Amino acid sequence: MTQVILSESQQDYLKIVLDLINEKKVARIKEIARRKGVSMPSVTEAMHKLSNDGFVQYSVREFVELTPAGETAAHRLSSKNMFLKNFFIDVLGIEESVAEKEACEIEHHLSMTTLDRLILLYQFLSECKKNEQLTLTLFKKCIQSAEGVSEIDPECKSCFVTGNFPHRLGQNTVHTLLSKLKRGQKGQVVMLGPDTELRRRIIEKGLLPGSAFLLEEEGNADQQYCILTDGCSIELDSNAASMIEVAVE
Amino acid sequence: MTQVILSESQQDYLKIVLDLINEKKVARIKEIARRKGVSMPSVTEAMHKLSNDGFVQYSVREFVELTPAGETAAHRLSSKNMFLKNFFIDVLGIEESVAEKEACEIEHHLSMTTLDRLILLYQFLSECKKNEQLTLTLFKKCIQSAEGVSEIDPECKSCFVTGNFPHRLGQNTVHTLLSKLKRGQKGQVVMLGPDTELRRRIIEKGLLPGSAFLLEEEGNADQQYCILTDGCSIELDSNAASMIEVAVE
DNA sequence: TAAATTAGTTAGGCGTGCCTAATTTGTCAA
DNA sequence: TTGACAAATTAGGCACGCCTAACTAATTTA
Repeated sequence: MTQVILSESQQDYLKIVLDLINEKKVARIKEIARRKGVSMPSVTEAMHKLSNDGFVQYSVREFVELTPAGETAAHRLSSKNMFLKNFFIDVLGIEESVAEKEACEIEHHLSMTTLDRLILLYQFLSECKKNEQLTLTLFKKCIQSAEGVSEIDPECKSCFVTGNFPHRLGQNTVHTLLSKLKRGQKGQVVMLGPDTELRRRIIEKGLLPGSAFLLEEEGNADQQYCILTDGCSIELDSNAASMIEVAVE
Repeated sequence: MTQVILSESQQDYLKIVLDLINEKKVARIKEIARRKGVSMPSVTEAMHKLSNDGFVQYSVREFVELTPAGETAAHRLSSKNMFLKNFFIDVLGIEESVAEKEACEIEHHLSMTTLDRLILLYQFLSECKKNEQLTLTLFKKCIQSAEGVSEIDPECKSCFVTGNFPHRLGQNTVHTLLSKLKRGQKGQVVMLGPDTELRRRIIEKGLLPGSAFLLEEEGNADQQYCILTDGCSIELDSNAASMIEVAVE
């Protein structure tokens, strides 16, 4: 048999079947439908296809079982999912239910290489002795400062506007704040400041670390800053502008 | 007009149109088709739809242009893509062409929250003063050791099998190697060792940090270890088994 | 044991996103 | 000014993944 490629939906079915078998010993059409949020006929149809392709064992009106091939595929997906979820929770500090959902959407698209590197990063952040196991703890604090959960550490606050970010302009660049630029200057975003709400508003507009831009219009307390990036005009107020570290040549 | 949700494919079209306009001033059907890897009729059809939904301005046989809504959507996607690509390259050390491809597949599925946290992580790893800017450099070295590019640092090597990983078993756990367990013992994978080839073989089997398992069969130089995880039997040779750190109660 | 309930199936349909083949439009060169 | 060619379109079709409505099979339960 030639290599059959499973669609995302099919992979989801396999994962659900595996989960059900592990949890309840058997996988029923109805329960699969419920978990996947589809109608029963959709499940029947999908099971027939998966059965044809050799991933499940299924005859009409019987329980669904996984073939070895199906088990392998399901398990692979499942463990990817679990790891990603843990990464989101342990490293990125994302809330469990959100992490679960995100992991599920992304798992299909992660290559081996990237997964492997994420695992390395996870292990590194949690363990590296040379780093004195500070890293993850520090990063957690950094998130908390940023979220305003704990008092913002003054050191953390300033940390967003200093340093030597690996941006991609020429060598002879100066780092400054967007709010300090003059009309017509070009630059590249290096960092976004710690205020989460403000930062997310900026991110939402598509201005991220690495974005190249041109300052079209200086602003001030009353006037919006207007910048052109990637063929797109963006307006920012001065609070936002003074929270964006940029590199200019 | 009610909130129109763009499909992945439609988002890709918008991004391509934006890129083309930025690069070549105009977006032609033919070039869009080439970049997206689809036929011209598919593009025509898609442009009509996007035009109906108000994201592009398009009349038959004319250049494609973006409406403000289209520009916003395209730009958002584009900047997400750029950031992800940078993250993959700068942090995970993934090769540019691969990073590009991966970023493109994942960008559609990243929520604001996760994107924001990844940006924080990126900034943190690159900048945090408290961490003495060591982190990213150290991680890069860790990757290189793991890949066998440079000599494996003995300290890095041992770092994979020590420490206090945030696994999810009870409190009273002991860390050891999978190869040291007896048949019937249960545990949870904590870390995978530094040898990249071996590690990837393990990952491929779906055994990742966090996986809970039961040792079904002890192995040795001649005999495979056989472990059950997530309802799935996995065989490992003793090299692999002695590269897996586990937590047991 | 017959009626009622529930699980599962079949049949038919729909939107999306793609395709090929055939046709139309526009442009440039002989 | 008229072919020749390239670009774009129209027409018709296909696979996928989902749906509802109507039916059948199996199991309760009165």
